[in-house]
Amino acid sequence: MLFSVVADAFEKMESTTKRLELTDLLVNLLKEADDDLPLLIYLLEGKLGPDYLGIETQMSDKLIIKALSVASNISEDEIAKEYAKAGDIGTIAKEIAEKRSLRSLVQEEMTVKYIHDTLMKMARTTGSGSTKARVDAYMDLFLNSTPKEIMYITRIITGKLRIGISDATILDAIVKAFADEKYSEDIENAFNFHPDLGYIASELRKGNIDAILKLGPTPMIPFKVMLAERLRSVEEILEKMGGRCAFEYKYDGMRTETHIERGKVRLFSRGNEETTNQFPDITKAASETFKVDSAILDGEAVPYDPDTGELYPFQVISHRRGRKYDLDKVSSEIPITVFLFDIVYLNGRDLSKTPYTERRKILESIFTESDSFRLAKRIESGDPAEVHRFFNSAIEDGCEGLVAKSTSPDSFYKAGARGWLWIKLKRDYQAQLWDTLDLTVVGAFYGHGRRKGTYGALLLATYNDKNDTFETVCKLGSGFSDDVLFSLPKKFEQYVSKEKPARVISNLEPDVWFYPAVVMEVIGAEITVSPIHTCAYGEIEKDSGLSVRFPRFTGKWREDKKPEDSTTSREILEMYKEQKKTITEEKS
DNA sequence: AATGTCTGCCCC
DNA sequence: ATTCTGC
DNA sequence: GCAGAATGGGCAGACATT
Repeated sequence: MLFSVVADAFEKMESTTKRLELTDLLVNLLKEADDDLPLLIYLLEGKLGPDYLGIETQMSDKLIIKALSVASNISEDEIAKEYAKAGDIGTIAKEIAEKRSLRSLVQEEMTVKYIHDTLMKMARTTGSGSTKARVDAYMDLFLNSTPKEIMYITRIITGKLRIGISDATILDAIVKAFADEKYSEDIENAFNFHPDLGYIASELRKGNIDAILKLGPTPMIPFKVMLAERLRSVEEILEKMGGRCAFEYKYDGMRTETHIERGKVRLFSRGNEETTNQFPDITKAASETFKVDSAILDGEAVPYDPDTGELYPFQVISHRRGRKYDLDKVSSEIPITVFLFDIVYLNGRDLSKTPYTERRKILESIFTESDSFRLAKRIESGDPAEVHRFFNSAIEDGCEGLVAKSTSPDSFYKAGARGWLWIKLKRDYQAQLWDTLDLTVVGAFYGHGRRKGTYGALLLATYNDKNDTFETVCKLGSGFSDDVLFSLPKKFEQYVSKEKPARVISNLEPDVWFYPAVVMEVIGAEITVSPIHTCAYGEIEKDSGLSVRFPRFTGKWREDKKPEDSTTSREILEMYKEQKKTITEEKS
């Protein structure tokens, strides 16, 4: 299949936001594909194969800027500047391609397969010189493509196609193109337990609907985990759940799928990456703990202090995530408990359509708790006061909050779905129960994609009242309505500074500096130790400051406050100490 | 050998 | 992760 | 209410540069 056909379709899709139209265009495109249908689908998803294969181009904005610079003799700085203005690196590639004088002498036919092959080369090259090999591969595509083609190829590489489609729409189109729509729910279920759209599309096109319909939870094949919706209060949750439901601790760690089959164990992350090798301790414990032929378990891996048993904060498990070296050492220093809360498969039996309460009973019956595997703490209740007490104990035990789970007869395990069968509740969802911060804006970063032409994020600072300085504490890019977002450049125009204002202490270099003037209200989940922000620098750890986890704008400009009235660095430091104390005190 | 920069459908 | 918006 | 697309902090690994 020629990529020019694909690029034309993308162009049409980009010009509409109507979902039905988008799907129709996609259906037509899929029908035109030949044997490279699965490759086309991976490219549509912005990847090269199913996630669990872990094939990545290792090429993003910066390296593309470098490649475009090589291709055009324009300096990287200049391209970066253009990129900042345009908000899309694909557009820059297109503009440079339009001006180029040089093209390949012998033109390659730009098929979907050729592009996929070239991107695979990018993904596979490793070691010294691999960065250059990636640039060369990009050059190859650049010199053989039309401007329109290289724009979309570039966006595919960076994983931001920005034409309004993602897995859900692609799957919808696959069904419409190659299957009877009466199977659409079953096919969706199959996809969630076997997340490989390329495979599903090619089987369905072959008419092999049976192969797809029999896909369900399968040991050693990662699935898309079930997700939770959010509500702001216990009362709202109970109402949504029909007055009564189960509540489980929401542990703050890494979601972990444990697959067991005939003594063998494999672990997967929420993103379906294999993590078996990163947790050899857990892998070993699993084969000793579960005396089953086969099982698939869902839980949260949480680090704990080996001396006190106290749960560590999330940042600690990050030291184990992605680890390849020193695993023995780290395993003993940062031991892990997997708090299990679900089972979707046992000894050849699919449990995904078994109600939650029964699944939980089965889970409880198949193992004895140990340091490596425990059950998530849980109650069943319809009494708000009791739930509030349970919520507080979850916080005191170092958890994020609770997950409410429906106990109704249809409370199935809905893989990949963020349905209302599970609902999460965290402290910071209720602003009145949680401290907000008043922070001063000291800079801004240009926006990308739909935020082109305005700022994508602001740089915020606390006030250090001892030194009369402003210390950065986080960036902020969430919580803006479009109206606010697009009025930002005008609002801050009068405060723009050519250089970093003298009183601002920052390791980050925003696109635009502002004199401290505007104060805004921000909410976050907790204070974290930061390697980059300068708030309370060196107070907790050498060479570290403090920052905010999950920061977002509440919508309130504190026009009543001067920058010097902002939350102070000292206050942030106190908040950090306070949140630590809560956890340790309750334990002792 | 140490340091800096970039990347990740990363994890949250 | 959170949030906003078009459908 | 779904689906998509913006955006956050922070970690380890991998490679390039010094």
